[in-house]
Amino acid sequence: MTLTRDQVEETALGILTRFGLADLSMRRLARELHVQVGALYWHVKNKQELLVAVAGRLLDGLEVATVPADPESARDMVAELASALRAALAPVPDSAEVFQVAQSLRPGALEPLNRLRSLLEAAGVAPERSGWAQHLVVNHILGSVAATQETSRLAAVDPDAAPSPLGEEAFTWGLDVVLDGLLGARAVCGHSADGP
Amino acid sequence: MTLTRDQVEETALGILTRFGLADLSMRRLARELHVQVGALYWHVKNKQELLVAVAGRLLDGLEVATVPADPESARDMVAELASALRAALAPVPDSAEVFQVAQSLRPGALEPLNRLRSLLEAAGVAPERSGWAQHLVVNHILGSVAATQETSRLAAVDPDAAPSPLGEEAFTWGLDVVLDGLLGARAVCGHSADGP
DNA sequence: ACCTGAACACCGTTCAAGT
DNA sequence: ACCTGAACACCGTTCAAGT
Repeated sequence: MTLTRDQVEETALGILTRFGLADLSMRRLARELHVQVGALYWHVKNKQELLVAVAGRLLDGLEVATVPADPESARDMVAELASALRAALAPVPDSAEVFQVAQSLRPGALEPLNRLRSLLEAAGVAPERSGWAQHLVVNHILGSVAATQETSRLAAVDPDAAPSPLGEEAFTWGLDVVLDGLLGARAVCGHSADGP
Repeated sequence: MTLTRDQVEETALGILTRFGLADLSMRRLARELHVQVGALYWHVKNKQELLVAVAGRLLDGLEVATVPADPESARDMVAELASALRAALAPVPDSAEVFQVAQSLRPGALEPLNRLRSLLEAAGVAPERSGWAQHLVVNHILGSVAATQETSRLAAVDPDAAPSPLGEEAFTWGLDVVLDGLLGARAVCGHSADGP
C-alpha cells in the first residue's frame, strides 16, 4: 500500500485532534505514517498548505442548506451556521489558530464562510458591508473557540483556578449582540432592516 | 555594561517590530544582544514569559483617563480606547498573535483591557455581561489588526492582487455595529440602556 | 512515480563550569 | 550574581540517489 495525500491529511487531522498544533510536526506526522519525512513533500507542497487542507477537513461535516428569501429565517440560519461552525471547531485543540492560518493564506477557500456571507446578505446586510459583517461574525466564532479551549487547557493544569466561564452561553449571547447591531434589535424597536 | 531584563524586552520588541514573530527567536535575540543564548534565561523564565512582557510594551504609550459617569460619553471613550488599541497594534507585525498569547497566558494582566471593561459598564453594559462584552470588542480589534497586516503582507508579495480592503473604515464600522448591539442603536429607537 | 538517506540551517531549554 | 560553552532533543525543507 502506497502513501496517499488523503492519508497524510487525515493523519495530520488525527494528531491535531489528539495532541494539538504543537505536536503536529512534519517529522511526527512521518513517524505516524511509517515513512521518512521527505516522502511527505511529494504529496504536499509544505506545512502551510497541509494546514489549509486540515482546516478544510474541520468543516467537512457541515450541512449546506439553500439560502432562504425571508430575512427573518435567513437571520436564524446565520445563527445556526455560526453555532455549527463553533461546534465543529470546539472539540479540536488549536483549531482556531489553524483556521486563521487557512483564512489568511487562502481567503475564500473555506466554503462555509462564503455561505455565511450570502446568508448575511439575505438577512438584510448591504452587499458592500457583507464582507465586513462576515469577518465580524467569524472573529467572534474564532475568539470564542480560542477562549474556550484556553480555559480548558488551564483547567487541565490547575483544576482549582476557575476562570470566567466563556462557554456556549457567552457565544450565543455575543452572536445575538452582533446580529442585533447588524440587523437591528429583533422586535424591540421595529426591525427596519427590510427597506423599501 | 551588563545585560538587563529591560534591554532583553526592548530588543525583543525591536525584532518583532522590524521583522515579525517568525524572526523573534531566543537565539536571534541573543545574537542581537552580543550574548550567548543561555544568558537570556537568567533574565527571563522562558520565551512565553518574554512575549507577555513584549505584549505589555505594545500598550505602553496608551493614555489612561478616568471613567466618566455619563453613559453617552463612556460609550465614546470605549470607541476611543478601542481605536487607540488598534492604532498601537497595527504598525507592529504579528502583534495580534503576541497579544493573544499574552491574553491567554495571563488574563487580566493587560491593564487597558480591564479599563475597557470598566468603560463598557459605565456605558450601560450589565456587570455580569461586561466580561463577555470586553471579549467581543477585543476580538474585533485583534481580528481587524490581523486582517490588515495580512493584506499588507500579501501586497508585499504580489502587489497586483488587491484583496478586500479591510482597513480602518471596516474597523470603525464593525465597532459601531458591536456597540449598537451592546447598548442599543444610538438615538434611533431611544436608548433604553440606562434602566432603573 | 514514489520514496529513502542524509544533509542544511535552524529551534527552545538546561546546566556544569567559569568569573 | 551573571554569563559562557556545550549539549539535548527537537524543527521545516531540499535533494541526490535508489526502486
